[in-house]
Amino acid sequence: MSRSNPRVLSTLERAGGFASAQEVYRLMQREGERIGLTTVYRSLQSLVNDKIVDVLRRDDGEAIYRLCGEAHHHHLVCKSCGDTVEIEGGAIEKWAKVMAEEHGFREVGHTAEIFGLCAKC
Amino acid sequence: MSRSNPRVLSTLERAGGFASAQEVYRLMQREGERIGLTTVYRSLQSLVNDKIVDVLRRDDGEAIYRLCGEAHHHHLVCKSCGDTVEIEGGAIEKWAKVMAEEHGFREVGHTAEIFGLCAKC
DNA sequence: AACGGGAATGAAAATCATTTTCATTTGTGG
DNA sequence: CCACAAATGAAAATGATTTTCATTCCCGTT
Repeated sequence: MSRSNPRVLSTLERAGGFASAQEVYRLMQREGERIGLTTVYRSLQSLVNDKIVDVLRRDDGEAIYRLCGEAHHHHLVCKSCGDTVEIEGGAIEKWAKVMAEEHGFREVGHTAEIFGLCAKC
Repeated sequence: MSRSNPRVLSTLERAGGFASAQEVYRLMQREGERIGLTTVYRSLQSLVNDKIVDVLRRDDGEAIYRLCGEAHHHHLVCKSCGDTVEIEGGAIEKWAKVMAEEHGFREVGHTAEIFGLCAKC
């Protein structure tokens, strides 16, 4: 079993704590790192195993990774121009926790995105 | 744009309301239906557009479809066994509306899912 | 019944993320 | 310096999903 390449983790951190394997890879390429896609995948898997990062799924099925415990935020996305605003989601955290408890769920995480038309569009 | 093939919906119902496109296809084949995989995908997509079925993701990223009971709800999904509970999201509706207004967004929609380990797992 | 046009169909090819294979490189202890 | 295990990555394999495109089906009109 391979161990995680530290540069992958540091790139994920720099990405704002939310990126797919492909995105991490592209980011590293753009920054001149010499690394293979395979290693990126392996490192992310290993980080997930070690519970250092969480894995979620985008609507299109692509896996996205983010640092565990990192203060996470949500997104307000314009469906026309793609402009994105990071928003705070205290209400969601509470809602998720309550709902989970109510149904006996443990180790809960959540996703939440709002989309619409921004002021410009 | 194509409309849904009714046999796809009836097969999904018979499947217990929880199946991937591939599974629906295999099921129909096994039952002697003459249908193409493409049509299964197209029908399911169309059913999702019409909000007649919901689409979720398995841990491996495969999309699973099932009949949608109510109007608008959210999901509490077990990441181990895939068990799903439909939950009410009044708090989310309000949150989404407030956040959108705050940033000048119009025509907003949202997605929100909670995932964790259910009581059994 | 023959015709025409648009919708529906599906086989095959294309796409895309992810995994596997396998040969090569690297690092470390002896 | 050597041997050997771990790490790496290019390329091929996999598997779901989408696209392409030629064919078939349906339906109203002549």
